[in-house]
Amino acid sequence: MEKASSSPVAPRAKPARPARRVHKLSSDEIFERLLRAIMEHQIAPGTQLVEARLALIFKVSRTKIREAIGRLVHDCIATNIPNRGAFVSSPTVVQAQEVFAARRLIEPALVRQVAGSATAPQIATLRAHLDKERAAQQSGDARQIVALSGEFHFLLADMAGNSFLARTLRELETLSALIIILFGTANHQVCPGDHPAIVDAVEARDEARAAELMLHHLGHVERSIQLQSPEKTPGTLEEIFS
Amino acid sequence: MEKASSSPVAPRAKPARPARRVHKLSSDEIFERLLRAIMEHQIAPGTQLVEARLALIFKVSRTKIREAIGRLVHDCIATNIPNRGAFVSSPTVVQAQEVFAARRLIEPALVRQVAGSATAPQIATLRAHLDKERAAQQSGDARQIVALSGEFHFLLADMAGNSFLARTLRELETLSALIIILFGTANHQVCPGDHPAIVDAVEARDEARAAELMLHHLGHVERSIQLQSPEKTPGTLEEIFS
DNA sequence: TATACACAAATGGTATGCAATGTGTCAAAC
DNA sequence: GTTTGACACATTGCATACCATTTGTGTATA
Repeated sequence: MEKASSSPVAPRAKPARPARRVHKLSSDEIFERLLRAIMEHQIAPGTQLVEARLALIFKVSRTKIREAIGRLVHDCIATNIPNRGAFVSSPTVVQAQEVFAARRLIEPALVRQVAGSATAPQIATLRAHLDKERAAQQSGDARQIVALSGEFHFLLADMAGNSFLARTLRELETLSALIIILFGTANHQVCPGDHPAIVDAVEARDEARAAELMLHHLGHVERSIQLQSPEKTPGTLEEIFS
Repeated sequence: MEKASSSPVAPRAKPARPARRVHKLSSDEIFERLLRAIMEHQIAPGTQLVEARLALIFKVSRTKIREAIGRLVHDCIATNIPNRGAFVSSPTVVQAQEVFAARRLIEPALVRQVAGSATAPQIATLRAHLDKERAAQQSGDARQIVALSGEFHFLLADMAGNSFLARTLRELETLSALIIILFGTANHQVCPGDHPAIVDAVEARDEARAAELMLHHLGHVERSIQLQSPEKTPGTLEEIFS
């Protein structure tokens, strides 16, 4: 697969050992990487996902990049403008409300399920995660805080044993990350005690309480961003003139 | 089939004269067609989706077909076996249970929402749909019955005003179609009165009752197929011999 | 007759090339 | 100075060509 023959080949630099385990990322992995970058607030809404550039970055051909981007578009995480390119979505206020409505519906049910079925190792996993969250909050690494905060919800979804809901939730989670960037308030210090309380309820097998806490938690998060929504919306031009 | 091109602007920008014959189906449309075919039980689980063949059928290149298939795979409606091809999924019993668990969670909430917000035209739409269902049941067209039955649920999801949940539901709906083929019982005569009762509750603005009825309805459907699940499962060969 | 090997056909996987389209810039005219 | 038009550039859309892998078949040999 020697093809990039344009660079002057250093005789002994690399080719000595093919141990270079490049493994040629699959489009699936690229999709995951992009998703993760969005979750971690490394990619802002509106960013154009230029195929050629990404192809270069990941050292694959455009084909695979297109596949990955296609999936993002399919999940509404990116938006395609014909002949222009794909851009990371900038959810509207209405969409943001829909996302949170969906989360309020799904997540309490999931956490209730987990509270009823969690095994000791699973609870240990959750506790370990809380430790990481606490450490990140103390170190003040905003990016890390955001990423871990999202991961907590995804962790719970994974434990509920419904792969379809877990997948949907991850999509909603990613969109939430974009919404938070757009509308608001670094959630750095938004209800820092909520996650531990939820884990406590799970460990106590208190299904009702776990669900209740999750619902409240989502309410907190949503309210903390809702405030700024009406003004900050530029409003699509189509809506303004009609 | 002329799907609204998602752009709210330029309402009359229609191609005045489609001099071209067929408008070259987009990968999106092909995806929809495949989905619809599965919904209508025209494609059985396990069917291989041969790219070249579909490319010929739809008169496009393999590229677009691959895109459409990729989306099906992403939604778990098809399964990819590397270097072998994509096959329409054959959900396992566990997956079937997950699908119905998800539906039991989402659909009652959606119909509750609809009951609270439905407009007169929307109710008229639902009534018209019920008429179609009744007609199909009297004519005994099994395929039509199945398709309309699924469409009813999707119609409701659409009216609930949450596009994300609606999309998830459509995915679940499609999987349900596969599950019904696999595990059983043509639902021809499964609770023929459930849908009208739900619409009645919606029209009466009785949110609680609408949700309750939907939950029961899903219970009916699931129970009618769950019975036969253990025997009828072809079961992956790996599970049988182990 | 049965088994193993090899070859051929079918199919998916990947890359690349070209056409279509949209955007930005720069120059010229008013 | 502002506006308009044209051209060049950037980027996607699509198709096709080529490569890799798997499967089925036929033949030769024990």
